[in-house]
Amino acid sequence: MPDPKAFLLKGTLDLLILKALTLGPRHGYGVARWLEESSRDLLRIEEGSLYPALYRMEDKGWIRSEWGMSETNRKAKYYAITTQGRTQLEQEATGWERLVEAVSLVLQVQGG
Amino acid sequence: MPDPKAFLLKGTLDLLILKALTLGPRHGYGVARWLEESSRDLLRIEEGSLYPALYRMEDKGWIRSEWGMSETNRKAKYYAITTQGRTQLEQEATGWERLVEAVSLVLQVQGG
DNA sequence: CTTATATACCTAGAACATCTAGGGAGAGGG
DNA sequence: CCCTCTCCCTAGATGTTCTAGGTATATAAG
Repeated sequence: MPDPKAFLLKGTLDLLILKALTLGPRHGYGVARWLEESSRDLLRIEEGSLYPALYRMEDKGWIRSEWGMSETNRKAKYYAITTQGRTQLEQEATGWERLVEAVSLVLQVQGG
Repeated sequence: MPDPKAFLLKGTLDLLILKALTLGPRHGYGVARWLEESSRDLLRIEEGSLYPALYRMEDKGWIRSEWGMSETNRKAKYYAITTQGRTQLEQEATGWERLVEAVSLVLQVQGG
C-alpha cells in the first residue's frame, strides 16, 4: 500500500509556506501544523525541510521574522510575508498551475 | 515576465516518461518531443535530465531498451515500458493526484 | 562541395531542495 | 517526577534536475 501522505515534490514547499503566511504571521511549527490541517492531513511537513526553507526565504526577502511568545506560552519565531513574498507567491502559484495543466494534458492522452 | 515553459518539479519526470511509453516504444529523443507536443509546449525536457532518467529507470526495471533505426534513418535506442513500469506508473499517477489535491486544498483557503 | 539544421545520443559536475536523524529546552498534565 | 507536546535547530546524505559541454549522421540548401 502506498504511503498515505503525499510526498512533497521539490519546489512546492516555498509556495505552501508563502500561502500559509498570507493569513497572518505564524511561527514555523504553526506553519507546519496549518499546512497539514488545511491539506486534510495529506501533507506532512518535515522540520528538517521546513526550517532551512524558512531561512532561505528570509534571505531572499520573501518573509521576515520576529521573536515572540506563542499561544502556549513558549518562545517562538514568527514569520510574516513581505511585499516581495506576495509577488513571489503569485509567480509560484502561476507556475504550479501551469505545471498541473501540463502534466494533466500528458496524462489525459489516450492509448495506455 | 515569467518563463513561458513550466519548470519541471523534481519527481515528475519519471511519471511523464512512463506515460509516454504506454503508447508504444519510443526512443529518448522521441519521448522528449512527444512530451513537449502533448503538453502543448508547456513542458521543455532537457536532454541532460532525460537520458540519466532513462538509465535510472532501466536499472530499476521499469523500462527496457533496444537499439533500432528511427523513422529518419538514424540509429536510435528504443525504450519500452515493462510490467513493473506500469505498476510504477499507477503509483506515481496516484501520488501526483494526491499532491495536486493537497496543494489545491491549501491554495483554496480564503484570507490572502 | 560546403554549410546549416535537425536528429539522436551521451556525460561530468554543479546546483539545489528535501529528508534523515539526530539534538536541545521549556510548559503543562498526570 | 516523568512524559508528551511544543518549538527551534543542524549536519550530512540523498537524489533529481540542469548546465554546458561533446559526438555523429542524414538531409537540404547554397
